[in-house]
Amino acid sequence: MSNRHRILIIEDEMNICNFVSTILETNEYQVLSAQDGKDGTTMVFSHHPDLVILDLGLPDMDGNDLIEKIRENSDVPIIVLSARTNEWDKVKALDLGANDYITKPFSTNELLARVRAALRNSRHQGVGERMIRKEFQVQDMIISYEKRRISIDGKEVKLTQTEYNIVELLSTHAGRVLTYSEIIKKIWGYSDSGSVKKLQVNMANVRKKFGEKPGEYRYILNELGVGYRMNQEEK
Amino acid sequence: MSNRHRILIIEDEMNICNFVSTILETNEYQVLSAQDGKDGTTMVFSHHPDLVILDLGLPDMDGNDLIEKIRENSDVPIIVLSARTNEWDKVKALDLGANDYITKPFSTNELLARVRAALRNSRHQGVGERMIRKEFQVQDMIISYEKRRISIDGKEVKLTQTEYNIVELLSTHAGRVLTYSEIIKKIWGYSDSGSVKKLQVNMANVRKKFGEKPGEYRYILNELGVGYRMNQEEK
DNA sequence: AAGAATTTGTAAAAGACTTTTACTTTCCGG
DNA sequence: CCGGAAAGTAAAAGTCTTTTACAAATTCTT
Repeated sequence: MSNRHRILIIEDEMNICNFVSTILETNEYQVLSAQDGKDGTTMVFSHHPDLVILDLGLPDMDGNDLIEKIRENSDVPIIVLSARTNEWDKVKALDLGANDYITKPFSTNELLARVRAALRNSRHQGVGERMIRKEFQVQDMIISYEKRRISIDGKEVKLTQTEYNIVELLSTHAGRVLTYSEIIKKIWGYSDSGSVKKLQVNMANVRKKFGEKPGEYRYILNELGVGYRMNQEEK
Repeated sequence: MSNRHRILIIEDEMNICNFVSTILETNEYQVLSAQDGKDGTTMVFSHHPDLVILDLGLPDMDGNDLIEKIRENSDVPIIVLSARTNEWDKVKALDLGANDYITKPFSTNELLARVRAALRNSRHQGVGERMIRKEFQVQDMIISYEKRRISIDGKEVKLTQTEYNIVELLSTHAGRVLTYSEIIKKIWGYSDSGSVKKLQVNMANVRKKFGEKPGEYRYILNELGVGYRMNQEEK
């Protein structure tokens, strides 16, 4: 099967690299790997993978510099692997152009879910002819982009313009986290850190209208210190 | 001078036709004329004038049918001449695609102002490459389309989004009247007659912010029963 | 594991904008 | 000049946005 997705892993620790490779190969992905940043960059451009999984803690190069280097010439989706618990690193990687991140240690399901999300999103945002879907669906929620309406279990949920805009934005990147500053920039057109509060209040209002009780959010999930993510699991 | 504007007058009453012709020729326009609707339509397509001045009360054809016929194949600006005091006719003509109207009797200055406005607007909306201006200026008011800001006498006037949208819309068609339904459709996306009230209230608020006193409106003028017009006279 | 610090959640107040209402003023034909 | 229709406008009512103040959850520290 030659139309399998090609995934490049840039990771110096061999046991993690092997772990990831095994999972991906078992799931019909074609896997390439590089052990340092220099080789990794070269392979991105010589092998044009469909997805890059990148460890931020490489010995020879700073992970963020590597992302910038790749982004200068490629839109390939990048998932960042981060051992560090420090949120700031994740946020920076995402704002530099990474598409998602996974914190070590991670589960098989988590890895596969992220990979699927990254590949799906990149298909829908092909350069030039951006594929536009009419609807988004997760669990019992349906978003009609044409009507700008959202229904849960067939019953319409009445959102304000701002609320709808936020939910639509997250849904068009379902499965991947969007940083606070990304969201704020797209919703309000500028980005000051004070706006995070507005976003959180809107989030709370949306969740209440979605009929969700505190502690059991099914649609929009928070990533501490980073941002929000629209769930795409059917569960 | 061959780049003079060519204006076609479709008018059955010879004294009006001659009156208009004389005024226009004196002002360096090239004038063509037709005495009935049939000839008029033919000439629109055979002589491709830059502007059509059309009497609504022709003997052989209903004026509105004539507008529709012209609009099927041409975007030439049309100024309607109407003896009738009935506003409904003007509104219908405008909604069918006429660009402006003049009520008989009219003054030389009024005719020339309308002609200039119609020709100017059509230049800025050339098919395909719509020419976009960065600023609009009339008297001491300046609208910056990039900044979405309006200043009068150098002092910024703070408008709400809706208010700004209305003023911008009128300014991009300065000198010509826009019907209530045209404005409402563009501002609120739908058109129900009840919205005229909302528009009027917004108008009142804008005018107050512009520092205009009742009865001396310099920027936005009302046309009874028809709509609003952004003034373009420097006076 | 308990407590401190940070981050997120949320109710409610405050503020801004929109829409409706009710009334006044202006316009225009007779 | 009068009367009806249309436009103007102040203010009330309603909705949405933003801020505030505090509660709850999460993570870090010890």
